[in-house]
Amino acid sequence: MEREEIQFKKIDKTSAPQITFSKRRREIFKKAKELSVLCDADVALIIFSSTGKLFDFASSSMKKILEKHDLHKWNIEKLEQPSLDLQLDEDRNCSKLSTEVVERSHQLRCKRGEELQELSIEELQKFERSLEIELSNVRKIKDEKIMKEINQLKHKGLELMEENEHLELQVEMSKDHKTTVASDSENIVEDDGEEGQSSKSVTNALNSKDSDHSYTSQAWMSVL
Amino acid sequence: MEREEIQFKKIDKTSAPQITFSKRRREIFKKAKELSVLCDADVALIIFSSTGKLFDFASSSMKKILEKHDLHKWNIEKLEQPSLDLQLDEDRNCSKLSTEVVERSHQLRCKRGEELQELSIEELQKFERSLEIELSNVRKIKDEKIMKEINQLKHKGLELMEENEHLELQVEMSKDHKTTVASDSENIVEDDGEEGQSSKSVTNALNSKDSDHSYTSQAWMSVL
DNA sequence: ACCTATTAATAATT
DNA sequence: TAATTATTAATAGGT
Repeated sequence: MEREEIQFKKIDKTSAPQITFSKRRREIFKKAKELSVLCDADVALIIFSSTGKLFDFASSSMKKILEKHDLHKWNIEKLEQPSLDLQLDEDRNCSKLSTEVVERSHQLRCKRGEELQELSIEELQKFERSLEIELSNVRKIKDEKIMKEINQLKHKGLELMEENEHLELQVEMSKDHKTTVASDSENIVEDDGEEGQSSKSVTNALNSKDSDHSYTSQAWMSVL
Repeated sequence: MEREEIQFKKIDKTSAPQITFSKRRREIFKKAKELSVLCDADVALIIFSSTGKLFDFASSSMKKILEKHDLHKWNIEKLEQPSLDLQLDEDRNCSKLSTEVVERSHQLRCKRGEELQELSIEELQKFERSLEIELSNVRKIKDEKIMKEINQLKHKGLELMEENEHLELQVEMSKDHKTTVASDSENIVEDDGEEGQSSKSVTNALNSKDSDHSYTSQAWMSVL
């Protein structure tokens, strides 16, 4: 950039490119260090030469910085995603993000899969074992969640049944005593109002669950 | 670094530190871009300001560069490792490195495990399924390796048996014809020399395998 | 944001 | 690989 405003292209092969590279490389590393010290910034710099040689610098721990970077990028994706599908409800969005989590780790595993052929039989056995453990862990968490949901449904089902009994009673009562005293009917109406509200929310909760979880409705059927 | 060789410490709070930071930041990004274009280098630069704001640049794909960096570092570890435990033989070293591969991916999985509780039941089911697939993949590769090793052992076993028969014959012959003609004994010695070498290498291969692979010796026993 | 005096960075050359 | 140099870029501090 100095002495001659180099012609916008990669340096000429005749004029020792690797010298320019090492000089510039040294300088940029110096700058990176200066920036990190002077401005208390966390800096990571990774350079691969055209020949594939690696040079890197990290003001603190490279691993930490890269993890932090990953996290930031991940969060940015998370924040930008919703704006792209505004038409979808929160539940769907949330589910989509979770899918991303799964797919992301799946990619990690695929990448690792290439290493699989390199492993010895013992290592494969260890790996198999740890996968079994992880699998059982996933299943455990899944089962817990399913049981929790089933219990919630059971509970709400019972609430609904009580509600129905109550309502049926009231219907019968209102049929039998169409001309009862005002104080009695007032009390009944008050009760009805309170319970009616809770039954409404319960019903909504059930609908939203059922539409999304087919297995849930099966569990629901078998339970009730 | 110019105008005043700043006093070796982080910039004074009184003199607008963020201005210096943004100026320097811009310049270092410029330098990074220049380096990547001029010298055809692959450059990644990550900067976190003291306030935690992220700035980054990558001459190609950040993901790719970071992966390449990981790989390089990983290889360097691989190359530097042996110097630390010279007393161990190659096989053990190799096994240790493979263990690292497995443990590394295990860490990835553990980190991901924290996310597990956040997943919906559907996501957990997907995850379970992909783990099952991976597990079966690992088992398949393991089984292939085991079968391969067993076949090799079988083959080498047969070679050894032939070798033994051959040697026994020769022993009997040398016992029976202690005073035979020179030409005959020369031919026999030549044969012995060639075969003896191969039998030696075969034996070594077997020993090294057996010491490390307990299951292998079991397979070996059942096969022969 | 801009200006400027000063110093650092750089390409070419030796 | 290292040193020199003419030139330009980068920079801190002030406006």
